[in-house]
Amino acid sequence: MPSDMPPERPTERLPDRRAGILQLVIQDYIETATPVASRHVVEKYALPASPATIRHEMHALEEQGYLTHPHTSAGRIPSNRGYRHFVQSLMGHAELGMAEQASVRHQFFQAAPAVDEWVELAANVLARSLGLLVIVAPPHPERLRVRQLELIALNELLVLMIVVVQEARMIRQLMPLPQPVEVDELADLAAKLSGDLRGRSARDVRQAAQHSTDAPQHTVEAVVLETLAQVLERDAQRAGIPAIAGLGGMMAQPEFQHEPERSLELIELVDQHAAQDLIPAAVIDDFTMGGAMHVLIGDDHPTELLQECSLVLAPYGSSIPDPAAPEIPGYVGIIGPTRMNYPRSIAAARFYSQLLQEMIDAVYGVNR
Amino acid sequence: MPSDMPPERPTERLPDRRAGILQLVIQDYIETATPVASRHVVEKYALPASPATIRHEMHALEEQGYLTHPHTSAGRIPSNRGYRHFVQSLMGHAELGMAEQASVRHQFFQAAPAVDEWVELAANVLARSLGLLVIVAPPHPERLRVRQLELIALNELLVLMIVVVQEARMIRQLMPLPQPVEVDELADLAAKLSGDLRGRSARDVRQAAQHSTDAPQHTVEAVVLETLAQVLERDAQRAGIPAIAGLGGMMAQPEFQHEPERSLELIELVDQHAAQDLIPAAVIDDFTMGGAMHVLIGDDHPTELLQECSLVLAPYGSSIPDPAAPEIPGYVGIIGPTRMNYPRSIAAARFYSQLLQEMIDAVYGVNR
DNA sequence: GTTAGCACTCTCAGTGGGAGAGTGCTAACT
DNA sequence: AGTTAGCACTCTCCCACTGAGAGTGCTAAC
Repeated sequence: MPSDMPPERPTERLPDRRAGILQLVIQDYIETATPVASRHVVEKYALPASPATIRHEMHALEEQGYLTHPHTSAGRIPSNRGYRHFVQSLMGHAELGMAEQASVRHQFFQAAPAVDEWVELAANVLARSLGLLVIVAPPHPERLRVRQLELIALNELLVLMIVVVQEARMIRQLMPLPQPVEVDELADLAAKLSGDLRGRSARDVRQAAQHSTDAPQHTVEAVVLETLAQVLERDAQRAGIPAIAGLGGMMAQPEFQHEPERSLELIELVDQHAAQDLIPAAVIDDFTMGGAMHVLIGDDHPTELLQECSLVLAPYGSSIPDPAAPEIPGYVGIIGPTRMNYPRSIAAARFYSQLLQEMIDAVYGVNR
Repeated sequence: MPSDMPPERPTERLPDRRAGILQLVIQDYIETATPVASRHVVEKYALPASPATIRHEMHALEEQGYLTHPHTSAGRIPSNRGYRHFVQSLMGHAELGMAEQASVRHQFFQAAPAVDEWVELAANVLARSLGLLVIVAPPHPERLRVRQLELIALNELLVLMIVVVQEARMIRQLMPLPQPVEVDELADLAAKLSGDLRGRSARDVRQAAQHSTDAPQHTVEAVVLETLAQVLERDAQRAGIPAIAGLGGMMAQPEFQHEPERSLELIELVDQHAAQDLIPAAVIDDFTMGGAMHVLIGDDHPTELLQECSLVLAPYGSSIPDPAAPEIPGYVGIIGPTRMNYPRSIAAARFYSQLLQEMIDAVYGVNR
């Protein structure tokens, strides 16, 4: 019932004791996943006050919107607002332990020096260590521009198109032809297009296709241009495909134990690699503008299914940006129940994103 | 209770009517996932007999081990034996519809011409069309042999190792050194090892490392050899990593609705890409020996979790084998509840495995 | 060999009650 | 004014119970 909630006044200042109790309640709930009772918190943390007093404070915290309880005779649960306050003001700054940092670094040096490998590795290791869903995306070029085009006839009606792009990638694409073509003719076409299209992106190619081709649709040239444009778009997309791991740990979290439908929805999103539903586009856009780490709590999230989850997101990318080849930053994303361990998750997201950035700079930065 | 089951006599011949009833029961159960009652089958299929008669036959089928029922007053369910008989003798031969075949072919031609892409695509499309778990593995070389070795110093203590192998792949590996090394020294080492190790596999490299190096452990050469061996093994593994898709559809199957623990186990296997637990090693070995399509039903499966599932497996590989470079075949695997649609699954596994083989031969066969 | 009839068994959904857990409130205490 | 004990009240959770419904197995007649 969000309408009952008092408006959030970010300047509002909690008395020290009340803030302390809020912190204890949140920490305890993060740890135990059960509503925390006044008596429980007094005994566990040996507070110098009686349950009744704590109850009083909890009541006040509830009126201010930091806590709720699921039903009359249950303990308190943090509200989204409570979590937000915890993250912003209460929890302090944490780092991963040195031993863990060293062990993770070691694993990265064991891996093959390719961004895709690192991304995969980061997702797996992080998911295992947190027991949450982890999504790691590589930084990738915003658009690809043609450097060279080759057309190799496999037989009369089947051509292998090879596109070398300026962003240091090579794309191969199998392409059926609308009509048989001579080998020479094909080579000429490739040479011509290679010259015409150097430095052009998918959009340019589309425009060229519409303008230059007189005979519409089915000429060989039209088919080649259309395929080329498609391929450029697709490969720019593909370069940014994120790794997702940790579904097992996530589904083992108590909040999913008794909610088969919600579980199933989430499984389907992951099964379909639907990163666009898991990570809000607005945040990615913000990263591209130079934004920093994000923490989205509860109903901040646009995907309904994830409105009872939180998302910790840390961007990274090559630290030596090339203005001629704009890049969409990569990110380390951690999705968990709103009850997730924020200090640890935030520290981990920060550490892994920095590590990925270091790795990229160390290995790819050298070649520049 | 497998001990109560009569021994399987494969020569046993079912009377026609009884076999027909078995077929109807199995088809109906595959369709509805609810135990099928005598009355139900009579009405639905307009049988020229009364429920009591059918009941009589069902009773006989149960005594022969083809059917069971979950409790006294429930309808009949096929036993594993029943499914096996259905697959072997009752169900006949099915093919995918022409429209579906064409649509799938089209999607494959749209994709980039790389085995990894096809494998990924096959898993996704097939999973979506069946609503089951699909695992597709590419064929891959049994072992990799060194063709050439390069060592590129990134800084004094960090080297990028590049291995070109005879199986037409390139491997890159970042490698920290135990002690600073001059650039020239490194080049000499690379040249020497390149000569010594040409044509050698991971095992050979390991042996070379043990014999040749006098100073144990920490010489640069020892580190390089050890890393090289690791890298060869790892990359041979990685080349065969299968694509897995369809977890969502699988978890939506009714048999998983009320079994959260079993669901969770399966989710974890998939989350960890544990193909070795999903596909029995014995079957893969058999493929390597030239085996054909397999159907494993129920407790045929070595992984306990999957003993209430069935597995349809179709191998494929380049049809032009090269004896100098032995290859582990790829496969199309379909995992579902024992209640899965066998005719369709088997037809699909056959079609996709043949298609993958065609694709590989068409694009890679040309270069030979 | 087939069928109708009927008793029997088992599941499933819904109900009710008792135990337990925690709160909210009030009145007394410091 | 803040803190505390005491107590009534509420809600969940678990368990046992029940009746309806579904299907079978058996028997006796066709």
